[in-house]
Amino acid sequence: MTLRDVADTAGVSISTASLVFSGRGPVAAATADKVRTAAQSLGYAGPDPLASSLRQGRSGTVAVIVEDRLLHAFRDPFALTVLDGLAQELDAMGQSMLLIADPGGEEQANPLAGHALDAAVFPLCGRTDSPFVEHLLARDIPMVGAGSPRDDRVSHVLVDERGASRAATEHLLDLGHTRVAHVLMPLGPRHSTRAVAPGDATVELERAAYPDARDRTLGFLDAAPDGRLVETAEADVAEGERAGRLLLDVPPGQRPTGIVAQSDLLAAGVIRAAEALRLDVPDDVSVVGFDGVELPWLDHRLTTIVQPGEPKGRLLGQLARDALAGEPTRDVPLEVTLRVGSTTAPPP
Amino acid sequence: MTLRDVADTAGVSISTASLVFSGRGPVAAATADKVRTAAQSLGYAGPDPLASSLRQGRSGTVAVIVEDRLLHAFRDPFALTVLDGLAQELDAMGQSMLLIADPGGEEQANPLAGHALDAAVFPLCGRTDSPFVEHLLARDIPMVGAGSPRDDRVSHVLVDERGASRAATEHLLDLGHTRVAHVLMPLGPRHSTRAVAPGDATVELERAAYPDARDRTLGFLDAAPDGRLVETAEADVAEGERAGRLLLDVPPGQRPTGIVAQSDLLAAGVIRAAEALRLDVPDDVSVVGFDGVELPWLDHRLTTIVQPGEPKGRLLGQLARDALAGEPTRDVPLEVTLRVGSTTAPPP
DNA sequence: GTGACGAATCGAATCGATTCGACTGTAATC
DNA sequence: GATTACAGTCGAATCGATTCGATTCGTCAC
Repeated sequence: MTLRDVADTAGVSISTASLVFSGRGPVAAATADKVRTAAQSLGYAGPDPLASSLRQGRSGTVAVIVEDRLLHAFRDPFALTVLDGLAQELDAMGQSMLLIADPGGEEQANPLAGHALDAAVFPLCGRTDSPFVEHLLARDIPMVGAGSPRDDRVSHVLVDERGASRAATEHLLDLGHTRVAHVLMPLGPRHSTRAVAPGDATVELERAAYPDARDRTLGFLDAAPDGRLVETAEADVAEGERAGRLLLDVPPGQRPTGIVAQSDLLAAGVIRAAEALRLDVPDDVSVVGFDGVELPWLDHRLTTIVQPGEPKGRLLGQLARDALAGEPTRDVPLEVTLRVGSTTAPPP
Repeated sequence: MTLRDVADTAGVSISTASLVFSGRGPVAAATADKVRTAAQSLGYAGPDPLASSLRQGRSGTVAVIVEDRLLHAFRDPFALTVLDGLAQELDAMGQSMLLIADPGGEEQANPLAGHALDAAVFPLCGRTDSPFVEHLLARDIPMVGAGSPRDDRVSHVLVDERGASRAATEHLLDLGHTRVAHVLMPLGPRHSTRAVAPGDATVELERAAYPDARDRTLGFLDAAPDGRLVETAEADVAEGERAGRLLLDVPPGQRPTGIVAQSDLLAAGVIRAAEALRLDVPDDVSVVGFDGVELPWLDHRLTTIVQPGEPKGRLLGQLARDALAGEPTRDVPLEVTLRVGSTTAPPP
């Protein structure tokens, strides 16, 4: 079933039939009808997308690259919100998302190599370097990211992670807290949830693979150079709770009175840990999150850095659009704001 | 930058160069090296996927079709688990996922038309009919689903929704409950969370667009024909809580002592509603869920129907593989089991 | 009556690979 | 020494469209 068959049946040339389907050239109404009728009777479902794409040089596909397995990448509601905004924008430009999960292993075949792509988006802040970047550059496919991978030829939507994290921390200090701690998202793959010794912080941060976790930590340390750090194995509730226990299940005198978490999910875990230890939030411990996601199951209005996820996704989509239009690489900022909720209060 | 350029630079024919990249034919080691060196020096990133796909008739792409926006579709951890299993299986067969969200509106262009696809998967149970089915059939693209869309030419992974729901309900009856209620996932689009009048149930179920919600309701009614029904607007915690209030915020004599929810997220919402009303779970109210997902923030071990999500996704992938291999359409069952946790007990 | 113009249509080139069959030269077999 | 076998290479056909430039034909203006 090809355009040729349709054209033959309709008694017109292939070129004319093509014009009917693409709606581009001038075609007499009667001719167009003949072609459509022929297509109908043959059960022709329209021009082959492959052939069409090959000729036109556009595939209508944008790769959306996430690290790790989808299961982990999308467990965070914030990631989903970004993805949703991106989907809306791509949809509006007639592009679809090819979901590529990069499990990190180097040995296997490049899953991008076999796919025709118009652009590639790294919607979540993953590793600073990606094995895909070089390949995409060689194929001259424009790239868009949210802070990583770091490269001049990648457009970015940038959040002042460091400043926001500093602001979150200063909020606690302004309330009078003096013993504050920080719960980190993973700085790189293959860690377990554990306290970071004060002396090791500098080295660990230099080695960090995930720039957002690093920058938020730097922001915390800007405001609270002596604050304690706990790095988690994964930015989810369970690990947040584990980190919370590590910090809070100690004699009251050593216990931090304020905790800044690098994500709302982690903050929720910290709150759970506190409550399991019969500590009141915010009277005994103040907790700050990051992202500003909706957690309907959380019995608190979290004090957090609100990062608008859907707009972020949309900005990523718009950068992709611009890149497709041939515009040069550029970065756009995304504003985030501190929202004071009911999980922070002056120290006991 | 085409294969021709590489071949010219290497001083071989295009066909030989092609053999080097595909690794198919016999090529002398020296020749292969020449070609690879030429490719390297020219910055050639490998054969154009479009041209390659056109010739081979395979695109390496499987459409993954979800209804509604991604944001909603993937909010449920169960959906993510299925997607994860599917991704693993597709990955192993060298296929990537093209994510297509079908917002339901009929007016806009078919987002599938422009894409080369080897197969299409409907991993979540959506509407019984999909506007995409006809198109995919015309293009002769094999389809795989998880209960919908209903069509002989779609392979399915099938769960005995009705039997499982009946079993969940019977568990409550066996414990001695006599006043039981059911919290439904949406039966179709565009509803709001509301009680379904007993007389309307039959009609509503006949009109149901989502077969899994319908079948689970039928299973509940099999065991408890007089049970009360509340249909939610969306299967999430917030709507589950709303439904819970509708059922529980009444005089004690009318209050159900056991509630079967059609998903764990809804069950969690019901539990929240109960606890907000100062009712104890399970001493005052027993709650049963469906899916068996991990909810680390829930302070209960939910009694639920455990539906293995990752295997389900893998089965979907395997059906897709079989369909790609030319095997005929077929259905495979997925076993689910009742897991008794700490949210059910005899009635007060 | 002639020239210009625009609408409608078509033929042929093109997109960039894969692959079949043909051809060459060398090694193994009888 | 003739025959077979096979590794290695290449030319040409093919996948199924889009699109450029040419052609035809009818209409309108002068």
